Amino acid sequence: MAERNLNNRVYQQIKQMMLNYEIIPGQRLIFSDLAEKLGVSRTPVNNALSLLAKEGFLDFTPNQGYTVHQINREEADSLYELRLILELGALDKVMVNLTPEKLKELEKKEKTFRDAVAQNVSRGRFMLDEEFHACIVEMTGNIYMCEYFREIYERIFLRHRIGPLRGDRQQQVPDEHHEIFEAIRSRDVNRAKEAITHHVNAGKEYIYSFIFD
Amino acid sequence: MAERNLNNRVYQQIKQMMLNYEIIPGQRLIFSDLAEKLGVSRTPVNNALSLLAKEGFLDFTPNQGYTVHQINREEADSLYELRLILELGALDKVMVNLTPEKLKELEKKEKTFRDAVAQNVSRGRFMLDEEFHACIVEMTGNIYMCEYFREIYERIFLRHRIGPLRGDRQQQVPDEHHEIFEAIRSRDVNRAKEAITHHVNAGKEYIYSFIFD
DNA sequence: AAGATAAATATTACATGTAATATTGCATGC
DNA sequence: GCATGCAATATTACATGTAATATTTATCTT
Repeated sequence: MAERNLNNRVYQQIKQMMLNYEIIPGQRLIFSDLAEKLGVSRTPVNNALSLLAKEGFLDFTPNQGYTVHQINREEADSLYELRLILELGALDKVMVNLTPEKLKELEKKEKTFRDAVAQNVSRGRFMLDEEFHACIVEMTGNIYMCEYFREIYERIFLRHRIGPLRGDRQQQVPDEHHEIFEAIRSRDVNRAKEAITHHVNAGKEYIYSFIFD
Repeated sequence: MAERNLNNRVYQQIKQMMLNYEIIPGQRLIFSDLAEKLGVSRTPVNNALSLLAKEGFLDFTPNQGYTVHQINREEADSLYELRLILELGALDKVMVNLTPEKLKELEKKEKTFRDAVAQNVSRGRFMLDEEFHACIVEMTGNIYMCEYFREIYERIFLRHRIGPLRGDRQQQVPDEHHEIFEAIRSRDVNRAKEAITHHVNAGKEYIYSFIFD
């Protein structure tokens, strides 16, 4: 993706390292180490780090460099709140713009996610969940809304270890997705809003039980 | 603001140049020219440009550099839509978190803006309008929401020439602000949502009449 | 031994050189 | 006159050197 320039490549690589837990929250990032590891000079590394900091994935202190941002409960709450506002706000327009093609696409994403859960995928599942929800937001036709949604989603989830869904959630999450899909298909805004609110909050409680408690 | 490092200073300076119409939409930005003009090397300039591009103020094409982004109607629509979703979404929580101090602060911002309009301020008025609305969003206590709100607001308004308010709007805009303030003060969510929706849409129509028609 | 101070080291901050790439202008052929 | 190719120029992309700053380590004082 975007192999044309190193800035972008390095940016993606560092993000990938976060996904793979090669670099973890709290850890300090040293330009020269990263540059050497990635086989590039310090310039593109510095540039990529500065973008990642702007997006909130890294913390930056002048003359001290970058550390991987450690999320706390207050921040997670805020980001979840923001995510919900965007996703609910999107729904009104989604219903208006609904086409059979878009619906088909959403259905496909729902299925792909369900399969991943069945196969006990962990990190990949999170990516597919992002795709499912981003697909809903994308149905507004508002690409900026979708961009911001993705960024916020990743700010929440790129920060902690993802394991396979445990216990009841393994069944519940795909079911909740299906309920959201059905609500959208039947153009029932209130039902969809309720379904999404329930889904997001349930997911939040589930995650919090691992992260903060 | 943030004089500690050049990246940040240059970033602010370039934004300021956009505010002052020293650089205008469509214009290509040359590293070396900017570096010379600002009396720094190309490194911090490049870095600042890359951040501004990430925020959507500039367009970037690899090996061709940066141009000042030119907003079109579709994009403006999307950003306005997004802005409204955030601001309306914020209101529910604003009502819960309302304190006399916060209210006092909002009242003050309302007044400051009104005075600026009376004095026919143009660009400064836009900054004060941002402060008024950001103040509302800030009342949620969700700093991330506020950050995103400001970014989106600026993406809309940093892009076109701002003149003094003309005709009826000179009276209307402060009045609409007051109506919003009153609705919040009386904790009437629906009234506040209606007032903000009306205000944002009226402002949008007003702006569009200069920009796109 | 604890704290302060200073030297040594590590790291970032910025500038600049050079290679890669794109753009422009000019000449040439049709 | 118009298109095409090539040279000249401009500009970005990346690497690297050096200065400024922070951090660590060692030394000294009490």
